This record gives sequence, C-alpha cells and structure tokens, in this order.
Amino acid sequence: MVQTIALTRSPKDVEKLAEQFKALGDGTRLSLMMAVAAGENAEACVCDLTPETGLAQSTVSHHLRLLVEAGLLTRTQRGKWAFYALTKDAQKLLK
Amino acid sequence: MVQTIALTRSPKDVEKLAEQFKALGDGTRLSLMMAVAAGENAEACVCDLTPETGLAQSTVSHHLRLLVEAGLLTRTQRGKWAFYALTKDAQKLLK
DNA sequence: TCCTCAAATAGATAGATTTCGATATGAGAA
DNA sequence: TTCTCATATCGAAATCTATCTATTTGAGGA
Repeated sequence: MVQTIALTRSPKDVEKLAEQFKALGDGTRLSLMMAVAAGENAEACVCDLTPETGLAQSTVSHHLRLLVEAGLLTRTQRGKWAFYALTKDAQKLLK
Repeated sequence: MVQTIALTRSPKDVEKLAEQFKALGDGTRLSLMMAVAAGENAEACVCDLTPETGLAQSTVSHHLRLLVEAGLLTRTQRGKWAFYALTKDAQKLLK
C-alpha cells in the first residue's frame, strides 16, 4: 500500500486539497506561482506579473484571486502595489 | 527565494505538470486516486471504484481515462477486469 | 480636494468540463 | 459461435472557466 498525503486526510480536507490542485492545474496560474517564487524575496506585484503572462491585467488579477482563495498565495498591499507571496501550503505542494 | 519543483522545469514540463495538477483538482478524481492507493497491492478495478463514488460507471471510466492520460494511473487488463494503479509521478505528487 | 496610477470588479462570450443514458467493444464461458 | 459481463465510447445537456473590454475602487501625490 502506497502512503500518500491524501490518505491521511478527512473528506473535507480532500475537497480543500482538490481545490488547491485545481488552482495549480492551469498553465497560466502555475506560471504565476513560479514567477512569484522566483521574485525578489519570493514575492511579486501584479505590475511585474502581468507582462510575463501576455494576458490582460484583469485576467491576471482574476487568477491571483483564485490562488489566494485556494490558500496558495497571500496578498499584501504596500503603497499602490499589491504583493503576492507563496503560502506554506503552496511551498509544500510545489517543493 | 523558495525552491520548487516548478522552478526547475522547462515551459513544456510546466504544461505537463499543470495537466497533472488539473487531473488531481477534482474531488471525484482525487478520491479515486486515494481509493486506488488504498486498494490491495495499491491497485483497484472499476467494479470496486464505481460504487464508492456514487456516480455512473461511464462517468468513473471517463475520470480514470483522464488520470491515465495525465500520467497518474496505469491501466492493466486482467481477464474481464481493468486494474488501475498509481504511477511514479502520482506517488511523487501525493506523498 | 482633484488627479494619477495600480489593481479589482462587472458583464459578456466562447469554449471546456461533468455528468448522464444508451450503445459498442472485447474477454472469457458455455 | 453465441452469451454474458466488465468496461469504454458516444452524444447531449447543464454548468463552469478563461478571457476580454469597460468601469470602479482605493492609495498617494499635487
């Protein structure tokens, strides 16, 4: 029998884990996560992330919101800019 | 800077990884993966998996196909039954 | 206060996904 | 070969998702 994270979790946790996998299950969002992780101090603002994707700013904002809701990114407002950073959960799933 | 699997991969690999996360990003499929991992010899046939989900047999078959296509399950025909087991990739992502 | 700029939200649309019932395939038994 | 059973495939419906443009919000500077 193979030991997995999943096997140690309750049905509710399975849904949460599925939500996190789903959030990572999109090329654009996975690239955003990589860009955040690669950023200075392991964080990045929307202004830096948007050009890298080639998508509209509103689309990037939408994807970042999904990642925050899934518990994979944190959002911090500093001046006019919003900075995103990986959560512990994200580091665990991506390491 | 946070070290991640993702950061070590090429754009093509990122798409493959995103596909695998996407496959795991559904409660039904994640539960199927858990059921397979928990099965005897870490494998299970559709006949065992279908009742657990409460879904139609054709729906379960469809989800299993997606998991195979993503490289997370293998399929082996033995007699009339099809047995599914986790791949190395799946064990890595779920451990 | 008023302007500017970064980011979020709203609303719309094209395309993808989940699910089902019905049918087809394919392996072993008779 | 013909029957049965496990699984896969087909076709359709409802729902969800990714993306855009346009607009709004909200923070700092003038």
